[in-house]
Formats: sequence, structure tokens, C-alpha cells
Amino acid sequence: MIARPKLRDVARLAGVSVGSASRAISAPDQVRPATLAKVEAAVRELSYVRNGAARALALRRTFSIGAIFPTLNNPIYADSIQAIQQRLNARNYQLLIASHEYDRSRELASVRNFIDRGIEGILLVGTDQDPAVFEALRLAQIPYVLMWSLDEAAHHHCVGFSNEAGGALMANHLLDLGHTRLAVLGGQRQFNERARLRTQGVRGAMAARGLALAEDHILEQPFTFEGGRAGLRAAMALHPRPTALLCGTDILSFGACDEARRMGIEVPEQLSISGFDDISFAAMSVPALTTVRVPITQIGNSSADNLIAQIEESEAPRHERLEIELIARASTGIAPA
Amino acid sequence: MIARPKLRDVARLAGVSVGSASRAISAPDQVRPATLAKVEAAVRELSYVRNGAARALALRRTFSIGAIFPTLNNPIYADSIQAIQQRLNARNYQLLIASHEYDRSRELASVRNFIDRGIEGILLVGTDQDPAVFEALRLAQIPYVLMWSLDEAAHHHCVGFSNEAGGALMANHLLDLGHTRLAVLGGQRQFNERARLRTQGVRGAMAARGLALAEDHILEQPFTFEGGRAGLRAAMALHPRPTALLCGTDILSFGACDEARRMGIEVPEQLSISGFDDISFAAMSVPALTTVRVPITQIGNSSADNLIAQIEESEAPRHERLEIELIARASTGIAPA
DNA sequence: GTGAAAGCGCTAACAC
DNA sequence: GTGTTAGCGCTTTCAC
Repeated sequence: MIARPKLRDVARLAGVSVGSASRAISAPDQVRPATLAKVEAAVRELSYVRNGAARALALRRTFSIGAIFPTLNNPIYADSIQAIQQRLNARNYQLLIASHEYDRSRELASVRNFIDRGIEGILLVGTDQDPAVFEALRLAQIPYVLMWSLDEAAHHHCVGFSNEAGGALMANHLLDLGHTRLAVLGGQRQFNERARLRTQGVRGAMAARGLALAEDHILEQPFTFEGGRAGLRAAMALHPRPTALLCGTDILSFGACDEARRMGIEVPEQLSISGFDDISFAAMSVPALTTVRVPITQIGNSSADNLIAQIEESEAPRHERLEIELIARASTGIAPA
Repeated sequence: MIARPKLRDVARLAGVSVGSASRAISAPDQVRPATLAKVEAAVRELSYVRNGAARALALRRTFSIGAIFPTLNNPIYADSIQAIQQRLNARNYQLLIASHEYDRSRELASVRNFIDRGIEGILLVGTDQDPAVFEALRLAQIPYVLMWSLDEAAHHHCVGFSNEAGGALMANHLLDLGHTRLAVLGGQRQFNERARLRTQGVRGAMAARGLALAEDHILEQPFTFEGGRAGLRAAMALHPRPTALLCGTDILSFGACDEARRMGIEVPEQLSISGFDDISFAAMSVPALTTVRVPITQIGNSSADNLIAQIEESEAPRHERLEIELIARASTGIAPA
């Protein structure tokens, strides 16, 4: 077990000073070719790898960026992680990952942990963070981007879309099909502005047509297949029984469709079911899912770009609004008579 | 823009030495309550956050672990990331993520990058890495765990299962149903021992019954829905036409099933289609997918535990073999007459 | 272009 | 217990 070689060892073997060795490695063009060659040979000979912590300390930069998601296994987040990671890597930043399982205090803890580790920027989902998150970020002077939502009121950098418009988009689609009894199946609305705004969008669209969304027709369940199943059962027990179930995410829809199948409820003949996100499975489930397409990859790319811009040029757009789109497929249809 | 306070500032404000301030923060029980209180007050007052790089340099530890996956958006990897992240977090390690898109050289580059950054351990998928990966890891003396496969021959730490047995399990299921003309749809086998071994398992099971797997009945496609679709078309063009298509991952199966639907091919009446992984969608697709269940969460948990054990106690089992299981659902059936 | 030396901010002996 | 101090390994002025 030999100690790892340091720059000093490389310099000694190459017969140059540590300064030159350092330059040969990080700025090869500031060094004479002969020196460069000697250093490179020494590096190879010793299998030298530079110490990242020491480098970070001297440079006062870590080139790492943290991202915190509600969960990592929902495809919408997985896809965005994929995009972010690729973007960051291309710019020589490293991605650190954490998840909070919809627990605000865990999110705060992760933010603090990231700050401790010296990340240079941070990516968060939504706008409903604990205020202490923003306070910590402000004190540490760390740039951040909130993804998925837009908070026009506050001064945060956001890359997202109007969740309210999304809810309205789907509600109008169903209202146009003649449905009047809608039920909404979402996740916990507390501390989740996405769920809240989407529901609000539905309510608004209904109100515009003189309809009301009864409080008991707003169902809350965890964002899982099982939540979708439970939500469907709850919806079927309502009076009046809804003819359309608007789910807050595709995952919930799949669970709901599956449960409907088990219960012998025809979709969409007896019940229309809609999703939100348009994950890749949505197009190939049976029946194919009517949903709202969210530009997930674009959220990832733009957020990463925005954050890097803040870090490197301290100049980036405050708000980036992305377009969403209704994707009508087979899981919704004309309201039953 | 004020410079961030350092430990020295905290110490000064608290009226103690940097040593005491440091102890108060990292080892509160080694310090008198009164001192602790003064330091804590100063920390709060200045909103002090310690510098991770300096800490890492002094401690010669970074408490971070790198994981490199083929892709991040396949649910099998997303689910394992979820498990790994939670496990690591509970033990106070931070997860760094990278993906290589099935490109060996990118994997090697990520490994080197991680080593540069001083990660204390590394998680990789499969056993078919570039030899330079192991060489770099050995030189840097960094422990690692290979997930998903077992390489009994080499000395690597592995947490996985027998991919060959998995292939055989599915082949036998189909052979028992009377199929004799099987086709295999997998990804590139070069540099992917999982794909290779699963196919080999199929071939072995067929051979045991006196059947041969023709080379042209082994289809290679990217691990995507589109790959599944293309694979199905290719399979239907084969002579003799297979009655069962064994897909190397559930993702491929979904694409294949979707294409079969479009082409008007009845599954499983005219063609049985099987998957591998048992991702959560498998149970609720139509028809429900027959597949091999892989203990994804367990792979993540055990790999994380194994790696931490190597880091902290330098003592961990070389190989951990996990059980897999055939899950027979509706996408496979009796061979057509 | 190159070498010497002064930090970067923290921890861990060590002496008191 | 607490203060003092010597590193941790690298980058970067600043002379030469």
C-alpha cells in the first residue's frame, strides 16, 4: 500500500518545479514542449492523479452541481436527470443527486448538505420549498433554478410551464366531449404547487362553463400505481359518479386504468381517464393515454444551461416558459348519455 | 458581496480558538457546553458553512461515491439509483452520477473523472468494462462493486445474478409451452455480457432439448421501444417464422408488443413475447408481460452496503448472488399448431 | 518559460 | 478542555 503520488513527486521525477508541473497539467500551452513532455512522462510513470479536494480548495471551485428531486424513479424525473447529466458533463460539471420523497425537511437537509460540499449551483423541482431553503441559498450566494413551475411573483430563476393552463387544457378537452361530472385525482396539494395549480386550472375551466368542482371530487393519493388504483375506487364511490377522472400524473392514470379494467369499467365508454406528463409509456398503454405533454428533456436542458450561465456569466433569463400540449388518445371519449 | 466567513471568523466572534470551534462543530461532545453554545451562536450569527473542499483535504476523505450507468432513464437503473441514493444518504455518503450510453470509452472517462474528484468508491453495471477501468481503479486503490452480473472468474466484488440462468428460465418456460422456433431480441452483445449471457442461456436450454438457435434468429437492437418495434418486424420476416420472441429487457418487449398490435399479430395466440427485468409496468401492460423478475432494489441496497463495507471495514463478500424468478403472465401462451 | 513561496480553509496532534 | 500549529496537495502570483 504505497501512498498516492503527489504533484511534488511528479515534479521531482520530471526534474522541474511543482509550479511547472502544475502548469503542464492544467495549462499545457503555458509550458515549453520539452517540459511538457517530461512532466507527461512522469505522470504516466507514477500513474499520477491529481487530488480534487486540494484543487478545489486552491481554485475555490468544485465544478459540481446538485439536483434534488421528489423521487428518482418516476420516469419524468429520470428523463430529466438524463438530460441534465449530459448537459452538465459536456460543460465539465459533475452532477450530485438527492431525492426527498415529497418531504420538505429532507429537501432542506439535502440543500444544506450540498452547500457544505461546495456545489456551485443547485436544481430544484417546483416552487413550494421551505423558505429556509432560499435563505440558505441566499446566504451561501449559490445560484439555483426551479424546474417545472413558474413563479412570476418571486424573483427566482424558473424553467417551467403553467401548470394551471395544463389543468385547464385537459378540463376543456373533457368538457368539449360533453362531460360535466369531473373528478380530479392528484397528489398531496400541500407543499406541491404543481398539484395545486393543475387542480385550480380544472376548476377555472369548469367555472367558465358554469360548472363547479365539488371539494369531495378532488382526490389525493400518493403518486404511485397503487395511488391510482385507490383513487379510481374512491372516484367510483362518489355521488354523483364522475364520468371523467383527471389524473395529475401519467403514473396515477396507469394505476387507475388498471383498476378500472379489474372492476370491469370500460375506458373510455363508461369513464374517461386522463394523465399528465406524456411519459413514453403513455402512447403504448392500452387504451393509449390522453395526456398533457410536458417537455421534460427541454426542462432539463434549459435548466442546466440557465444554471451554468448564472455560474459563469452571472447573466441568465429569470423565467423560461415552455409550451405544453394536449395529446388526445384513446383513454378519453364522449361522455356517456 | 461579502466573502463567506471562515472558521477563524467564527472562532474570533465566539472568543475561542479555531481548534475549539472546529471541535464544537464536528465533535460537539468533546467541548464544554458553554463553549459549544458560544460557537453555535457565532455560527448562526455569521451563517457559517464549512468549506467542504478544505475539510476533504484535511480529512483525506470526501464521503462521496460515484455510480455509472448505461442510461439513467431505463426504469431498472432509475429504481436502483433510488435505492442506492437512499442507502448512501443514510450512511452520510453523497452519490455522484454519470451515464455512458453503452459507450465503453465514455465509461472509462467517467471513471477517471470520478477518481480525480476523489470519490471513495464506485459502482458499475456489468463486468465487461474496458480493462483500463480496472487498472485505473487498482492504481488509485479505489474499491468498487460490479452490479447485475457475477464474474466468478475474476476477483471483482459483484452483486448480481446469473444472466445465463435467466435466459434459460425463460427459454424453458416457452419450450414447455410447446414452442420450438424461438427468436432472441437483445441489445448489442459486444461489451455487454448481460445480453451475451442471456442469449447463451436460451441457446443452452434449447440444446438440452435437441434444438438449435440459428444465428439469424438472434436480433440486436438498441434498448428502446423503437428497438423493440424494429426487432419485431425483423422477427416476423424470418424463415422459419418464430412463434416466440424472447426480449432481453422489458422495454424491448413493450415496443415489440406495440408493433405486433399495429401489425395485427395476436399476442400470445400467434406470437408469444417475453421480457426481462419485471419493471413495474410489466404487470399492467396489455397483455400483461411474462418476464424474469430481477431484484433491482436489492441489487442497489446490497451494492451500496458492500461498497461501504469495503470503504469502512475493508471486509465485504466478493460475490453476492441474488435470486431471479420467472413471472408468467399473459404475453406468452401455448405454441400455435 | 520557470522556480519559490504564499496561501486556499480545515483538522488533528500536541502541549498546556 | 482548550489553544497553537503543522500540515492536507494544489494553484498562482511574483521575481527572475
